[in-house]
Amino acid sequence: MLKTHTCGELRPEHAGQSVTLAGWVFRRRDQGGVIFIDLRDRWGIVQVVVNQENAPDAHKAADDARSEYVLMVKGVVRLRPEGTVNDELETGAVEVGVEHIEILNESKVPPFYLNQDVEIEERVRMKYRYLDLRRPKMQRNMIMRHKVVKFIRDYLDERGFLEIETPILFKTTPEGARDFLVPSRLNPGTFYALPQSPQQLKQLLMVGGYERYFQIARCFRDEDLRGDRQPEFTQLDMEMSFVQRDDVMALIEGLMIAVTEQVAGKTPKYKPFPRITYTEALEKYGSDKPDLRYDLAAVDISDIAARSSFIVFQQNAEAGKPIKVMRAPGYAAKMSGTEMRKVMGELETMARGEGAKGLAYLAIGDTLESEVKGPAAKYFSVDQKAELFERVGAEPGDILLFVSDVREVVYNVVDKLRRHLAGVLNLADPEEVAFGWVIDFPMFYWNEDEKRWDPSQHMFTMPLPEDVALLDTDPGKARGSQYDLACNGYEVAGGSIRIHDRALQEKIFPLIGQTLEHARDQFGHMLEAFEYGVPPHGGLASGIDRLVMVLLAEPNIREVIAFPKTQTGSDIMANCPTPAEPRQLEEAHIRVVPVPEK
RNA sequence: GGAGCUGUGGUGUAGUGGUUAACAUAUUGCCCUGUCAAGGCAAAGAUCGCGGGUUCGAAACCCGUCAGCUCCGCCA
Repeated sequence: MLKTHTCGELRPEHAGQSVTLAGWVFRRRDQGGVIFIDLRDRWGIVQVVVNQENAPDAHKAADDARSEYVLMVKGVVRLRPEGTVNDELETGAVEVGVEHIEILNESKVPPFYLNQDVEIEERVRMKYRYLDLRRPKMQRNMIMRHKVVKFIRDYLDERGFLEIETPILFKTTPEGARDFLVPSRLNPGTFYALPQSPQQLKQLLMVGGYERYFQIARCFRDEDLRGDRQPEFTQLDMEMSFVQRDDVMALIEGLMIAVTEQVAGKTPKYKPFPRITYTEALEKYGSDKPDLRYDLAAVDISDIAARSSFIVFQQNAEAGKPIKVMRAPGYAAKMSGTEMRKVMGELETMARGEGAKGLAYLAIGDTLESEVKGPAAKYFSVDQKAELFERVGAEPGDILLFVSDVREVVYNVVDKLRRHLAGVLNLADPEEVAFGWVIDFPMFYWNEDEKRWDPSQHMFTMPLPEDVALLDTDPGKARGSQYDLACNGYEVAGGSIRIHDRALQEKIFPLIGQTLEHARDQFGHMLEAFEYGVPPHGGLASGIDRLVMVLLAEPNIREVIAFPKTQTGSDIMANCPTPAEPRQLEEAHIRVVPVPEK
């Protein structure tokens, strides 16, 4: 080893020891006769001091050194002189008095600051990702990610789970996301698909008798990217036999609490995790993955609004369109009348963007009885206002926002306004972590384009026992055994109890527009396997990238992935994807069709 | 497929029709033996993403295009 100690570990108890360090020049302070270098490695930063009189050769090397030079430093650890202790550094009580410096490698001037917390344009960071990764924040993120994964492995191992690898080259699935395809050279004209998740394989492992399986699995989906979505990502994939819904939920809840507390050093806002139904989530928060760090729930006031003198509300109530109120606590008190009109105009634009026709509001003054302003105020009688305020828990200084339309639009507007208001009212503490289960999802949602039901999770999800009969009579009402885990407005996990009965499975296919023959074609191996003694089983998958992102309060999934893709799915460091060589195409039996001109 | 935002020395920003394109920082040189975002002095560094147009004149206005980001569609 070229180092005896790490830069980050030196403490007063090391004083007097001769050490050899190796790392990068983080900062250099040249005082003439004495040069200070903050030397950085993965474990931290320590100050090394070079004195011209004591170590002339080392001083010459320190004089030549520049930012990001790689140095090997020999010297003696000593307590810093009184008054020069640096409380900002973990190693700030000590320094290394240098006897020898060897420049292991020089560095060009880095294209951006590694030693300052300045926002750098994303494409520059990505082009020089290997430098970006040197920044302390990125190293912290990668270390946290490692610890989370390690903790999960140990936790599940201790509970009897086996980590089993499943193929990356597998079969295309017509369901769900678009597949990445891989041509088979040995079988001209045929293709593997990269797994969207090991869903089928883990179920087959249950058939295989493993009972408790997990995998830190890479998954691939050829869909457009988002701030929380990359085309390749990592899942904790797990499956258990002989379990019911609560067993899986309890295991994962225990795991998530332990990870949050023992790895991330935070405490979940709610223990145990609250459970809300899918319907309740949408009615209150407009989302099936609500941010539970703050309340801001929408309240249905259709009955009151129907009695108001506002024609639109009367008509909507008549047509069965809900009228909901969102209470922005204290928002009116923060603004002048002019500001309010401007801000409400912006909110209305936001609501229109989600399909609403408008956004009525009402601002409450210093008391609930006085100074009620805003366009919606005049439509409600004094008694109706009192009833309204009581219903939504209004307080002086609040603004009440009225949303009314078909349910889907109301949900979208509520979700959008919630997230926005939480931001402007500072309701979402970035350091807080609020998990919550969402359960009782519908089995299917209606696909109007294809005129069929689509599975809301996947086709192997078991209906709730009491809803099995609904498959024949009213499939849209049937609820599945699905459970999703939401955290801070992100979906961080989802799973279900699976169908283990072939007859029930075969009932699902026609509902989702698949003929039995087609199903046999695509899932014959599954159906066949299901004839050989399948244990009741269920499991869950959790997006590791997203989970780590939330635990670190990072706003973007790229911050927790070493080499992520840009929004157009490219890697601007390595410059890919690129066209294939003609020879490669020939071997793969692929012909490229030029993109047609517009 | 669509909408929006952004693109100015290495980096971060200012500059809304006429400027020597400004500032900070980084960089280079010199000075400096207790600094820690060290300091002082000096220097170098930008055809304002690219192409076209409007104009006497464009970093700025218009059109197109490319890239990055955010969002909708898409995706659990």
